[in-house]
Amino acid sequence: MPRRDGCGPPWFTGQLRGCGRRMTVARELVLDVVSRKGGHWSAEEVFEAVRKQYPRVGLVTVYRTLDLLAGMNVLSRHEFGDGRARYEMIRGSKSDDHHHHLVCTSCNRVIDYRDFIDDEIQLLKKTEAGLSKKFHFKITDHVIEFYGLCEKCQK
Amino acid sequence: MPRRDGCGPPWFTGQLRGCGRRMTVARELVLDVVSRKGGHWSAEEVFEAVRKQYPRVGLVTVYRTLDLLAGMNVLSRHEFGDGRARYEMIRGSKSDDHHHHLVCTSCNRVIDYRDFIDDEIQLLKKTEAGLSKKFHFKITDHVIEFYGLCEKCQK
DNA sequence: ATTTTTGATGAAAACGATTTTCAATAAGGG
DNA sequence: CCCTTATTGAAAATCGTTTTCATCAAAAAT
Repeated sequence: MPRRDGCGPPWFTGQLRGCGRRMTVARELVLDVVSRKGGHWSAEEVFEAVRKQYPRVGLVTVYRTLDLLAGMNVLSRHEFGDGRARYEMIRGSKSDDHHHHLVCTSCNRVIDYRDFIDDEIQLLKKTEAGLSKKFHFKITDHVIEFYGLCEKCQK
Repeated sequence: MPRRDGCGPPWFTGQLRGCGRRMTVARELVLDVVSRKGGHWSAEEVFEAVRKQYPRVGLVTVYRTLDLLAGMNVLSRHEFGDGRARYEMIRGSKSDDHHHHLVCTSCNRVIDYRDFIDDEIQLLKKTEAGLSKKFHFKITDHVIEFYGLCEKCQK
C-alpha cells in the first residue's frame, strides 16, 4: 500500500494510535467519503466511491473499516430493512447528534430529522418509565422511524 | 403429502381457495404453531416446531408459507436486527392490532405492548404532519421500538 | 537507515438467512 | 377417478457479511 505522509485528519490518526491501531490510506478514504458527502452509506456504496480514487481497495477492507469506525463511535451503523446495513457520520458527540429517520420504501433514501425530536424525546421518557415498570425491562435505546414515499417517488 | 379432510380453519381454507391456492398440511401446521402459541417466530423456530408433528416438512416450505401468510395479512413480518425475520399473528384487523415492541438485546425476546400507545399515536400524528410538510414525504408507516434487557437478562 | 514486530490488507473461502430451480407429488375441480 | 396445476423437498444459487491466511506495510526497535 502506497504511503502518504500526514494522511487523514490528525484527531482520527491520534485516536487510532491511542488504541494501538494504524492510519492507512483505505481508512482515510472511507472516512473521507462518508464524512464529506454525508448521508447513509452501505458498504457497497462506500466501496464504489473509494474504488474510484484507489482501485486496489477490497470490499472486505471497507467492511472492516466501517466496523472499526462504528466501534470508535465515529460512524453509527443502522439497518433500515432493505437487507443491508448503512453507516452515517456522527457529528459531535453521539448524544448531541441524536435524531430520527424518515425512510423511503421505494428508493431507500434516508432523511434525518432533528426538528420534531424534543416532543418525541419527552414522550419517550414517559413511555419508557411505564414500560420499565410494567415489564421490568431495562431500556437502553430506542428507534423511531417513519416509512413512506419521498418527494421524487410519489410521482 | 398425506391428505387430511377438512384440515385448517375454514376461514383460511376459504381465503386460500378464493385466490386459487390450496390448503395443505404444511400450511395448516405453520399457521397453527404461530397462532396457537403466539409471540414472534423466526422461520427456523417454526420449522423446528412443525417438524415435531410432521417430520418430512422442509425449511423451504416454511419460508414460503410464512411469506404467503404475511402477504395475506394473516401474519406480520418484522426484522428486529438480529439478522432474521420474525413473524407474528395479526389478531383482528391489521389496524386494530397496532402495537409497538420491546426487544431484549441479550436473548432477543420480543414483548408487545399496547398500553402506552394512545399518547404515542397522538404525538406521531403531529410529527407526521410536520415531517410530511417539511420533507414533502408521504408517510405510510412507522416503527417504534425500545431496546434493552428483559427481566431475566438483567441478572 | 535498517531491521523487526505486528497490525492491515486482498483474495478466496466460509457463513447464515433466504430464495430459486426443478423434478416429483398431491389438492381439488371436472 | 382423472387431470390440471399448485405445492413440495432437495440441492443449488444468492446476497450481505465475516473469516482465514499468506502477504504487505506502519510504527517500533535497533
